[in-house]
Amino acid sequence: MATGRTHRPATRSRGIPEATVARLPLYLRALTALSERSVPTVSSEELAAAAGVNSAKLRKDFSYLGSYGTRGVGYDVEYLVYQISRELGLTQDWPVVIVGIGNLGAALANYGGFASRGFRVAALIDADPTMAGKPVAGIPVQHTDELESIIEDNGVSIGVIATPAGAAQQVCDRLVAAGITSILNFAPTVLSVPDGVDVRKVDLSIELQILAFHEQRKAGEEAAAEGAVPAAAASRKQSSHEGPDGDVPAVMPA
Amino acid sequence: MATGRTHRPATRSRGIPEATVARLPLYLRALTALSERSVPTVSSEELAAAAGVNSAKLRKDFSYLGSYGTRGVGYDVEYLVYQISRELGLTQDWPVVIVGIGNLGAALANYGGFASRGFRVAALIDADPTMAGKPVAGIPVQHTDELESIIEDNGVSIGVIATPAGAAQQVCDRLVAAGITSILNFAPTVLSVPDGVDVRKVDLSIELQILAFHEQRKAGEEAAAEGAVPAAAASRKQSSHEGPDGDVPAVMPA
DNA sequence: TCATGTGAATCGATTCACAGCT
DNA sequence: AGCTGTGAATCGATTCACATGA
Repeated sequence: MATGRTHRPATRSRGIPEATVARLPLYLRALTALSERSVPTVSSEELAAAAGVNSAKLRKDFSYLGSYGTRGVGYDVEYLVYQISRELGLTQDWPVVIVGIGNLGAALANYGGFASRGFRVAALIDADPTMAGKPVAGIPVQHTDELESIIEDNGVSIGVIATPAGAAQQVCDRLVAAGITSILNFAPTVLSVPDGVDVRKVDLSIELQILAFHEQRKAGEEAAAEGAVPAAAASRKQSSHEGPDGDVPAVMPA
Repeated sequence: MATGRTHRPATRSRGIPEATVARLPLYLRALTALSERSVPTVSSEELAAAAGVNSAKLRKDFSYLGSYGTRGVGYDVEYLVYQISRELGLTQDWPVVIVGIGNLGAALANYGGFASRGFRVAALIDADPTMAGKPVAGIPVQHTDELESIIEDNGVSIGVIATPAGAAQQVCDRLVAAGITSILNFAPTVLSVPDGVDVRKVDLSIELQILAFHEQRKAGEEAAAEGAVPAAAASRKQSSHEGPDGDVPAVMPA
């Protein structure tokens, strides 16, 4: 990721590994569910199962936060909810702006789990002047011209980009210039940002392509496992399309 | 391997690291852009910059696919587009079903970059009977009852879950039972699936929480860096809310 | 001469396995 | 007796640095 990995004084005692940080929200979600069912304590084994990881990893992850468990017993659910929330910075609330109120932007604005956990949609911004004032998810859309003042006035530090690819870098530059230091990018573009600005991307198309890779590999293995039977290789999977080589590259390798 | 491929030492397909697979779509996107501008060749340095990675990593990644470059020159753009497309399984088309046509599901159905690269929305499925027949993105929504027959009839192997969290596992189970072996999950739930089924998740809330973690850390460091100046620590960032400890856990550690 | 391709070194994350505490 | 917390071992991914070949 384009995380500004520059001059960090290193050896910060708050040296929580990135992989661990990425799992904390998962633990938090599982713990919140337990909390709602008034479960008082949970073992690493149970919680790990609920979060979909293995227990050794979970214990190691928690060990970076401190010793919050009780040997022989497990973890106190409420206490852990609080500690993880605090570690993630969810005990304060984070105003967020969404830029690009098309289908996706509107869906994000309507997404409930948003506001629930420390995040608040401070503004919706779109370049289309005919959208200005129109409410989406109960929030009036504002024009891009207002971007800088909105961010300044609301002390926004997290921005969500849901524009078309072509506009993303430009929007990103304006967000950064206006003081945004964390960006969640839904546009299929590589954003370049100065050091100190974090970017995370969510890319449907990339996810599908990764799935397709594995899917293809499964199909190949299945065919290979079919062994002696040469024809009738397809059980159910692909039905359309001819062979995988309908089309040959124009240029051959050197 | 079913591919009637020409040369190629083969047996390599097995060894592509997951981290490399996850970057191939990124390279492909950058290469496609170059291809559209009729750029004939590109160096690892240039392509890496376009994809937002460093060149050593890119070369290593490509080395898993084979030796597709020319020393002293670089990579042939068209040829590489083809090789990566084939490696990712994008030379065939993949029918996809989207289950859960709410705001998000509809946005996904409308997402263009979908169809462009080897994926085709074969069906939209929703549990709400009043939606049945209503077209979204030009495709009529079908009722969940039809799920199994849709998947079977269209040879679908990739499913997208965009339902509320509560319905996700149930939908997942039905998809898997019907023959789906790859799932892209947008619901904030840990799905459990049998071996052989791939799940990837996209979770807005998790991404925001990860950003909040880093954002909080930046704010802390900034305050620390402010050093001697004790008050007036905030430059512009947070403006609302008091300190991070407004609220204390009900339960103390053991 | 130049950029690829790749062993070797490094770094980070996961897993193992058990000591230490309740 | 049982579960956490953590060193040590392992595994995978990244980076380095240079030999290789166009």
